[in-house]
Amino acid sequence: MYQELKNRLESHLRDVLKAKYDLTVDNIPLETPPDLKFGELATPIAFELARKLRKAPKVIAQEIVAELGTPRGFASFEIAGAGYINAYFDRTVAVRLMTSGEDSQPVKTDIHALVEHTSINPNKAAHIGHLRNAILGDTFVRLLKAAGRQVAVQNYIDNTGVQVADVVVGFLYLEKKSLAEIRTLIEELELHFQRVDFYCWDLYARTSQWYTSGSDSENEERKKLRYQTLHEIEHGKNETAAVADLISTAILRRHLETMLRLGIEYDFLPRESEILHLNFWALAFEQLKQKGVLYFENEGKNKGCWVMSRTGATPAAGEVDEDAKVIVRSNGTVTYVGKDIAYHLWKFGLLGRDFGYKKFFSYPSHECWISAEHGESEHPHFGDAQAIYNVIDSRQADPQANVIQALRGMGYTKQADNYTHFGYEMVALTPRCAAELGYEVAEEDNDKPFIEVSGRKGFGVKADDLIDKLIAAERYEVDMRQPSRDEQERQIIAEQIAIGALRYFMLKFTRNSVIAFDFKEALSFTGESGPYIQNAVVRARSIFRKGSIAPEAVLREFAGSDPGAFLSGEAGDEIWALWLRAGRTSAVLEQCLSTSEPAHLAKHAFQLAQEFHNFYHKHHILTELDPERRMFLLATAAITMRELITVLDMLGIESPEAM
RNA sequence: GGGCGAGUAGCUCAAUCGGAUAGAGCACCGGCCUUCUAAGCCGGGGGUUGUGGGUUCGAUUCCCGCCUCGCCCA
Repeated sequence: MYQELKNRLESHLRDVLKAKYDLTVDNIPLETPPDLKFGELATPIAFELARKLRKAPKVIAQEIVAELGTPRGFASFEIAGAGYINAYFDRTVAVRLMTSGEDSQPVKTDIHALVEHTSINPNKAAHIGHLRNAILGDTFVRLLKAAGRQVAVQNYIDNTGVQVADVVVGFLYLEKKSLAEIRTLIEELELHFQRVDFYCWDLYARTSQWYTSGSDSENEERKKLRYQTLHEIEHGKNETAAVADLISTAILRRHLETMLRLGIEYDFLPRESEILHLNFWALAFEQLKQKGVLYFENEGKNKGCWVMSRTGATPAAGEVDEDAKVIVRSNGTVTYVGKDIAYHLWKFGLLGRDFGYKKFFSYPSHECWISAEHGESEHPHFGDAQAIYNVIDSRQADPQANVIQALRGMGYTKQADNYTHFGYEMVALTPRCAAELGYEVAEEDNDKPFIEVSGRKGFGVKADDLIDKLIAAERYEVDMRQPSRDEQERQIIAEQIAIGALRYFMLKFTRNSVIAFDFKEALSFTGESGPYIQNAVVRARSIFRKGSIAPEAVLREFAGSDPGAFLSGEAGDEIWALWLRAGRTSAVLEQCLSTSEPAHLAKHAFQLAQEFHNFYHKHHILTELDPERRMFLLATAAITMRELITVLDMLGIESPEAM
């Protein structure tokens, strides 16, 4: 509703400015006034035009208002302060827009977006940092879908990297296990409901330590073993690679299970092994050379390397760009950025080669596919995206920028423009939290606000541990509050609320804020939290349940009445503010998409819940004697509930029946 | 050394493209359950937006210097 009236006013203002002053203003500022007494929308446009028209802002505002008339949906316009133009909605029309539902349908577009998120190295358990990534990514997918986009969800798997190599070294040389023994171990762990990724969490930390814990000569040997292992894995078709594949695949499955607990699903899992073995790089290399993005450096410190200028300009002959980015090292190996360029050419359908595809994991509603050298003959096709979003932490900003620059350099301007590095800051632990977990906190770290999580050191909160803990804590609450419900029901409710708490916790911070993780805050079910919002829905549900009336029926009946009288005056203003908030959802969604920031919607959900709690407390609906007023209050609850459920759904949070 | 990000209430965070009186939660203090779920509501104290300048009708927001912290690169 809000977005629609805003659009309407914007185009109307544009027409008026054109007719009155012959001015074409492409960006007309429209904002929400700080108080309802200033209306529902306001524009400071008169201030901006003052200099250009050489008139006082107030005079301009008066002239504009005189021309505005009353377009549909608006009651009046007023001038306030030194020249603000305040717009007042026709509240009855606005309410009609909402109850008829005509403004809540997204327009289906053909834009094919690709979101890549999670991308955990398959060598250890997922931790809270990975949770932030996956929750941000999954939520953004839901937002895109809510806005009518076609979205494919990818989870890139680096199954041939040094991190996987380290666990393989651990199995082969620390634990001295054979391929068959490792296979047996994994089967046994599964049989006893033990988590293989947890097992590897410890082994990985142990191995990392092992590299530096021997004598100098021992350490050198161990490092050699490490790189030998890495090369064997990269090369493939040998026992070491088979071990790596076995372990990484088992851990990958665990990651998918963990994420599924949070309602997070994927469509495709492209793996580094296929990017290597299908030789994506060779095709990319040819293109890069041909288009002059890469050049061979004959001088300076990068002598013998294929490099790419960071500025996008190739240096003049004889000049050496020392700051250039190395893409192919002088020994012929390709850097990470190089491989990433190839992969991104594929994403946009510009590589000229495709993965093979195999089924890997089944969800109730669809299959998740994985890359393969020789896939199944029948398969869906991924890639060919028009817009991509890479959910990757901010530390990777540089390499991401390099890939974008390479695309731009190759002339793929449109693709570069639609390449979004969806960056976010890390999740760290407060020193107190680290101490609670039993880690020794170094003296110098104790005064810091947070300490970075490190998989290498085995320092962090594992995702499944946190989820287990949240569910257990919530289960205790539900057992207390809902003793009459059966065991299974209580468990479902506890899970819905625990997941709601976790997802909201990860979404309420803006992306560039470091989350200093604390159990006390994450386990909080009050205040600005998921459960607070869920509770608003539950309270609304109970009204309809006790009143034995369906919200849809209320809205149907309400459509025939005139709510005008209930929306005016001081008391009316308060309830109108709730309607107005409920009507803002699509506007907030739009804002989230244009800024790639889901936190706005999380905030919106909280504010809407807050106003509803207030409303709920103030108006006792079922005992209202005036039937028309009762109907109006019920409709208010119905609309708020509908919007809350919709918004929570976009955030991936379920709305329980009771709690 | 270069680049990016951040610094807002005791703590954790918001603040739309530069807009009207800088807002929430937590913590603390005091009230409200016989009435639709108290995981809630109401009230209270809390601020020189790191710092010094600049730009202008207007700056938490933009520009420059400085301080502090984090990350990335060499």
